Amino acid sequence: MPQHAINPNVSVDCVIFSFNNQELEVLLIERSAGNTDKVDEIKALPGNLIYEDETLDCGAQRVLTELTGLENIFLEQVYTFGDPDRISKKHDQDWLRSIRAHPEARVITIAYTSLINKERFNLTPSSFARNAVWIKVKDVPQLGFDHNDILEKALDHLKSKIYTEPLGYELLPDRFTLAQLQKLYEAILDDKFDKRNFRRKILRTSFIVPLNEKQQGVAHKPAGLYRFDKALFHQM
Amino acid sequence: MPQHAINPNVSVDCVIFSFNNQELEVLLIERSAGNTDKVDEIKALPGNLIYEDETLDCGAQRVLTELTGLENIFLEQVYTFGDPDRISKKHDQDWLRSIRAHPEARVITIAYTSLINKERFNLTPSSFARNAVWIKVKDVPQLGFDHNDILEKALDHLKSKIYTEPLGYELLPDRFTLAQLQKLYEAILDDKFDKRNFRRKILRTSFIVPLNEKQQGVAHKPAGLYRFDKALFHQM
DNA sequence: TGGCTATGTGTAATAATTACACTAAGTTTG
DNA sequence: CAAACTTAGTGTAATTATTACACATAGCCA
Repeated sequence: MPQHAINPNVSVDCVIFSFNNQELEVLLIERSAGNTDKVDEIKALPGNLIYEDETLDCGAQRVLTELTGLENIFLEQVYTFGDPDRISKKHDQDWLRSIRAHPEARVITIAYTSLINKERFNLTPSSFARNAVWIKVKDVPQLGFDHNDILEKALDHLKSKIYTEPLGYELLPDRFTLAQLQKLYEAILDDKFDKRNFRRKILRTSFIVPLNEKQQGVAHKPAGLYRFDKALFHQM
Repeated sequence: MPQHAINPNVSVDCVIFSFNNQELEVLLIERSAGNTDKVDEIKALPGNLIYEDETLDCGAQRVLTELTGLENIFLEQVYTFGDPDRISKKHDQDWLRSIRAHPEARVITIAYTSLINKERFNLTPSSFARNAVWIKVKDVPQLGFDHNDILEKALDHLKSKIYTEPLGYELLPDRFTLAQLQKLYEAILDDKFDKRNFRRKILRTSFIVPLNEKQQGVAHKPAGLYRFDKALFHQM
């Protein structure tokens, strides 16, 4: 493997969302630093310093892959965090000393986000990620560094995007019911909608197209399945 | 003046918009590097490296003030640009060599933006800004570095913000006509609106309140003046 | 077969959007 | 000083979007 020069001042962090049919989840790693115990208990967003010769977008891809095994994820930039003290809390410093050449260097971080269907990907944590786990957004604990702020910002970003872009078709199976889609909107916007009005609105767009198939094996009237038609969407 | 350590890898650039009652303008500086001639011809956004011990927001404020004299401008982060080659074009390097300790260091930049009423501020360029000028957005020439991309992104940001926030009251005089406001919306969104519909929509919000005053000395029927009521706005 | 559960559907009232054309007020010009 | 010029200011009808609301239905299960 070739050796890359690391930029000591610039990192990327990835906020990857998924949906378990009820709630939004976010991908976190558990720090593994070798010997000490305490630092291991802290969860964080997958992130790391970039290389001198890669773009920010590529850095985000690479770091995400290295830490979690996720590959070819479409990542979008959200915001940049640069408080001079953002990595100087004691337990963060303790941990950084175990993995970085210049643990005290000031680091600004560029946050990236994506939405994926977790069923489609395997997590294979490595590098300093002892583990990679999906945690319900509502259950996210205190994270390392300023990662709770970063998550917050990514959530805001998600909320504002859902009004203009048909998000969430990456979060759902290829074939989904309108109830699933509604649950997803409700989870992202943290709100409730009227079923009839929601369906009318979705179907009016006409790039959510009905398949001639129904759910199977559910203990109630089976719902019709729909799919997202990308071609139709891009025509508009 | 105290000496500050400079972070060689992180800069900020400011995209400051103003409005001349017809068109959007953006604030650019002309590079001044002392001796050579060629490099002086290039315009750029005001921007520079940050200090190790300041936040990004503060850095943006400081750099803007140092280069243009603008003070206490509310700056908002837009996007971060980090292509490894973004500052390596020949004429950019020539100029950087004249002002930086490490002209070849990789620099990522965080773009900030703001809207101001240029009548309310004086430009007093200094540091390496030989001059600071308002240029119509439509007339912006080829800029240094990737500053045309940055301007583009800031414009997109502006367009998307105008739908949710009552932008542009900072761009207008305290007392303005609805025609001025409409022109501003048209300039930002690069579109035309129907006068009656526009007025109805604006007045429906009810935080644009009529003053009992009219324009004076215009060669046509004078328009009524309005003001933006911040208190009323924040109630919603 | 009766109960359970989530699906799927319609309508009326209200609000928002669009398209469209003429009179009015003040200044300038001849 | 009258006519011409320029921009301000106004209303309506047609269309579309939003909101609020209740009941019959399909398939499973006990």
